[in-house]
Amino acid sequence: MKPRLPPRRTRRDDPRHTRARLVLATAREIEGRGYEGTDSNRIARAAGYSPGTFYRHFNDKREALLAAHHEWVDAEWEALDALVAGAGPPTERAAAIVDFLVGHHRRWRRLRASLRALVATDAEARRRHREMRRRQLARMNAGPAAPRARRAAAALLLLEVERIADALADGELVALGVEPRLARRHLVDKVVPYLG
Amino acid sequence: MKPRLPPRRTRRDDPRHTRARLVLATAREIEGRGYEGTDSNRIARAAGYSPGTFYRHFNDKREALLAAHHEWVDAEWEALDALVAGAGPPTERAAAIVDFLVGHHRRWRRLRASLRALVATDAEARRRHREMRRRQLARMNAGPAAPRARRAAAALLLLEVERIADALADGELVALGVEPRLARRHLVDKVVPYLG
Amino acid sequence: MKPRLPPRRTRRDDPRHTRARLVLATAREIEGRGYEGTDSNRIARAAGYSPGTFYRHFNDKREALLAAHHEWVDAEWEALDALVAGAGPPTERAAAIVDFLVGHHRRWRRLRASLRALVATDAEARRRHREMRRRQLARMNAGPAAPRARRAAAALLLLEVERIADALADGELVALGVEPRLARRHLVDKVVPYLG
Amino acid sequence: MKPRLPPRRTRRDDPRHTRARLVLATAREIEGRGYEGTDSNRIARAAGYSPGTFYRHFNDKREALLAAHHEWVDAEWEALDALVAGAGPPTERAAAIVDFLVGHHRRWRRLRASLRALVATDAEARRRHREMRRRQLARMNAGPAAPRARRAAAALLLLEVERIADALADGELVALGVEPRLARRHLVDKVVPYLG
DNA sequence: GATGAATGAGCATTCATTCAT
DNA sequence: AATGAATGAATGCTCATTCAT
Repeated sequence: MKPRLPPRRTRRDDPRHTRARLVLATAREIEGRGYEGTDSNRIARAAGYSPGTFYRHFNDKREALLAAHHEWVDAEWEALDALVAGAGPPTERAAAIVDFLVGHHRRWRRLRASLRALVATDAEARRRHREMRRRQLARMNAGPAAPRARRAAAALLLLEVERIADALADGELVALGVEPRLARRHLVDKVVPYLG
Repeated sequence: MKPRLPPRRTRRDDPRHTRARLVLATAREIEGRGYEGTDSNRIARAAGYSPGTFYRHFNDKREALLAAHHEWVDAEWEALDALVAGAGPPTERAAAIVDFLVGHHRRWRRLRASLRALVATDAEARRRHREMRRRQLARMNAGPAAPRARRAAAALLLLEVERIADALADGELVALGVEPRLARRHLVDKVVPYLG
Repeated sequence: MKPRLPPRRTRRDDPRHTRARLVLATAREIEGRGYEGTDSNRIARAAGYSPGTFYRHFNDKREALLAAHHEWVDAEWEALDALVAGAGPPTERAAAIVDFLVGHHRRWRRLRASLRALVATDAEARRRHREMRRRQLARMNAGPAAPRARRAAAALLLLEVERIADALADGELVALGVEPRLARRHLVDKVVPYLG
Repeated sequence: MKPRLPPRRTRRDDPRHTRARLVLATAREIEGRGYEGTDSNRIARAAGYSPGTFYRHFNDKREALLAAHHEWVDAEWEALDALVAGAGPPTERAAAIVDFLVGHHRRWRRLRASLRALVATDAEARRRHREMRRRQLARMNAGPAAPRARRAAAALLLLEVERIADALADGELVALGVEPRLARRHLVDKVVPYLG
């Protein structure tokens, strides 16, 4: 999900490059026009390919969204790992984490919303989404097996922080008269204990 | 220009009944098949009308979703008001509120997901959604003008509780190994202070 | 989102052939049933294609009518050029021209009427129609720049001849008790001077 | 077709008023949006009635167009009669006639175009249109039975003048670089002999 | 005579997907 | 691996027309 385009396509290209370009174009198109607002032909063209190529790399449009979201989550958690492991006092690291999260969610809010809508309707998408959640949780609970209650708390934290970050990213909170500063502090306060 | 068959049913009906039936059918159809999974003709038929009738009452499909969601929210908050004002100790009322919320969200999760996806893409839907949020918040802050911080806390609570209720309703938390009992208690603990 | 049946016929064809077939089918269908009397699906099928193919070649139905009319005019003026440049005394050539015109207008009167109705309502159609008129006039005034008065006379002649040819083609004049022979002679007399 | 609205409708109205209002509204709506661009409900509303009333006065939409056109022609020929019978030298009367014609055609060009398109497709419309033409011709040939050749000349004149008036009204001639002054003189020269 | 809610066949247009090249 | 013309089922929406009131 890095916004940098892969090097220009040459005649015979590495299929992995092709796929990477398609995934990136999928993310951008969906972010720009919504999942139902784009079509697979347009995505393929945006990536510099023809419609047929899209279906050589994905079985259907849904799979492309799933792949794009997958990459997005990977990028997010790689960045989070770095921030968690960074230097500095927990409060500062927590603030950095929160700011990164809100920014990342702001940049890709339509992609996220599309994914959630798909998850609500599509069983396979739900399955893969939950798998992804489990990986996130495992990351949060790294180290010796966490007790059940701590796992539950981590899951709840994950959902809450994500929700508030989305609301900040969307401008939903501002529209409700909540100062972003307050919401941000609220998030930081939730994150700090997890950096112990 | 071409002759049409005579309509089968031309009972002069109260338009408000018609609209109400269409709104209900919209909610049900979207819940059952998703917003992109149904079509306006199907909704009209499900309500007992013909396709044209749908468009006498809504300018487009989106407007029907908005109306259905609007009604859903109204129903929810009417129920909540009753539960908040009910008898019994706060903990019991909080538990009743949480149980109602989770049940209500479970019953209409696809409708909610469809609305959120629309809100993410459609400016008019976003406008109306925020208006609705403001009304919710006003309800939560009834009484003497609440200080800014309290208003912020109410907004954050609203989002968090809604998110966890959704996750419980979806089975998302169970899939993550979180016992519903724990999540429920978490919600109740959040709600109790607001019943003071 | 829903699986589709495999297409029956996916021969990689020269798009220009496809377009040419669609244009021809458009002209025929409109001639046979009127512009409002046909639909794009029917035109596509008549040309041997499926509905989607129509929209790969035209942005909308209107564009197809415009294209069909354009071709019709081109064919007419190519034939006229040949008749003008033909051998024989002017009177004979004028007669041939008139007979061709009346026949051509008779064969395509509904296409012409549809075009005129569109031109009356649609700005873009009007623009293209006038462009076409300018080309016709340029053809009539080939050679050294014609003086203003001669250009005006040519334009008026064009309109008059076309109108009478239409009226003959439609049977409008016969219905008014005018002998076709007289109308034909009238036209020939108008055309002869232009063959000098 | 006089642009003055009949007096405001009272509760129980003279059906002839109702019909007159509907006819006028039909003419205006078609002139404003084209025959295919309006619908009968809109016409009825524009006249101040409900959809059902429209069908109490016309069997179908086509009939309303026919009626509107009929009135338009009647108004035109009443005015022409007055101008023909007016005082002053023929040249002045001819000029007045031409100016009136062009103005009248300019004001109602879309109505005229719609009628022509209908006539091209619809047999009944064609029948009524020809009947109207016959009446026009009879008016032009009033007095002792005109010889065949004179009748033919009158018919051809009618068509030509009408066509040029339309072209002037549409701006078609200006778009072709023909000065309106020249076209006007051309028309006047054609009309003068008929005022003998 | 007037109303207007309801009708439903019809239509323009879309787009996920295929496959011969 | 890539192409891109073609597919065709699907769908949002229209509008001439009806008839119970």
